[in-house]
Amino acid sequence: MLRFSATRLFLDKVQRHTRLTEEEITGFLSLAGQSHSVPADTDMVRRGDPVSSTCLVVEGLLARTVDTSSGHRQIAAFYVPGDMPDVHAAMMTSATTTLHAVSPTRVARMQRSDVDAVLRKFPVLAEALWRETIIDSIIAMEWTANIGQRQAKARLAHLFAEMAVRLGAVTSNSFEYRFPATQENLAEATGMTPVHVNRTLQALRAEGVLDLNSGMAHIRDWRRLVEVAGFDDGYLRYEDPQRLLG
Amino acid sequence: MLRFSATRLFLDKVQRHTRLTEEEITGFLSLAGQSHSVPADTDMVRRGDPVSSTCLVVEGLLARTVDTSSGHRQIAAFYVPGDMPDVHAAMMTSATTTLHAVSPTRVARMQRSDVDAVLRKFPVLAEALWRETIIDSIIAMEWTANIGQRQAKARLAHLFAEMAVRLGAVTSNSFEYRFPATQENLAEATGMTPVHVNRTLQALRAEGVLDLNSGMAHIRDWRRLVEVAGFDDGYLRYEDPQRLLG
DNA sequence: CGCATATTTGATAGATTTCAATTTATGTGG
DNA sequence: CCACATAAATTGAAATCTATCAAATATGCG
Repeated sequence: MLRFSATRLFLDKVQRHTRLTEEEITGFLSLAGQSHSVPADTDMVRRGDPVSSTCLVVEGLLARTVDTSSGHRQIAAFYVPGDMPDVHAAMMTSATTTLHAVSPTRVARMQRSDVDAVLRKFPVLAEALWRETIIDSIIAMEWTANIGQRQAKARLAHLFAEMAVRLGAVTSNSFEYRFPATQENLAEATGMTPVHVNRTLQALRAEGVLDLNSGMAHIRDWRRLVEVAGFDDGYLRYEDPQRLLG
Repeated sequence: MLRFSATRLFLDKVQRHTRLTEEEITGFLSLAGQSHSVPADTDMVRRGDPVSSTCLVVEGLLARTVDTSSGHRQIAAFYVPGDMPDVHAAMMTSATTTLHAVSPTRVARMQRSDVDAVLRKFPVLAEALWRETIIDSIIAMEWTANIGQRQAKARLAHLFAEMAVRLGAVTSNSFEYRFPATQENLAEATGMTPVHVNRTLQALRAEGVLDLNSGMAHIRDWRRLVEVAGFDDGYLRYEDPQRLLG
């Protein structure tokens, strides 16, 4: 049933940008197969690997990583329950980037052959997944801006703000959400040093903005967080369900 | 005829990942309308604007920009002749990000209503454009890694290497290509200061790696450039034309 | 020729990294 | 439930890289 609720999360998100019929929803629900667990700190797929399935995150935290020839690693995206981390796989035969399990993670696999069949039958589902990749890419560009233009404190703050919104955790000015990333992971995601992440996090905690502890992000003052981050959630909001193909 | 050759460039690129029939190619060719010129240093579309058309770059240089609340601007992608800078517009009703003409640019517009009709008629074209957005997003993630992990010299070098490959300009160890960006633009694209771009460019020139002059990038030593940049063109290569839908 | 834009330079301040060590958590087997 | 092993978080001091500010040259264009 956890697998089911993750699928529901995904469909709710999708329906913010794409209008679906009951039939299409049922078609999509038929795809999510057995849920499968991936140990922490392992690559689920590596760039270049042939892929014959895609998946949906049920629990845990995945990261899309890009390795640099000098041995450094950049996290280019995080994926949380209800995300399809690898919609690319629906259209590409080999993995475009590496997917890494940051914490113990459960994913529901979807066979590409099944996906193809459903997309052929319901072209609007293809349209929906296409929009998901577009949104994923907009988020990636926002990350580029975050890393390129903001300095340490704002950069970290922005990441926490984005995750809060994507998880639908923003309920009041003070709240918390599960975010099982280590400070080293945050460093890889923000292009900072673990040491500097540590110090910056301490500053944010001292200022009563936020706090990260044993996998839990505690947002102590959302308004201040938004301000420190220079955060504008516009790039995450889609409230106009379309239907162009099919 | 220039408009035509840009469309050809695009189709050649597309056919590296998606197999198209003559009929589909003809269908796509019918889309590119009147070519239209955009003055240098103007926003062609701004984030949030309603969009009813997409376009193909015929000549010049476009940038996708993300503005930060503190007034800074990040260039998240460059688009050159033969690119569709805004495939997003085929699926989204309002502009997902701002498109800015870096130099005087000519684009061929394509009406969304026409695009929709052609995509409905030839689903494989939708598949092709979908792949284009995927590749765009992979490039964006590579930029994230570039900005997050590399230091100034490698960062600039990587940008020049990418543009060289995307333009198909790499013919031997020494070559040149048109790249009408100012040092300030490079700064916005790499998350550096214009002053630091200037100094880094001087270093690259002094080392006989490359040189940028009046809109021309002169690559003096490609092998060294690749080495300095830590450049691996894997994320730009697609040599296995697919056809899954339609 | 002369304005406007782009590039270049110098000197200084500041942010972030680096390196190495220490402390604190976390998990596991006995 | 403690003891140990391992991973994660924390600290300090110094080295680097990059930003900042302000001014001087170039360069292109009408």
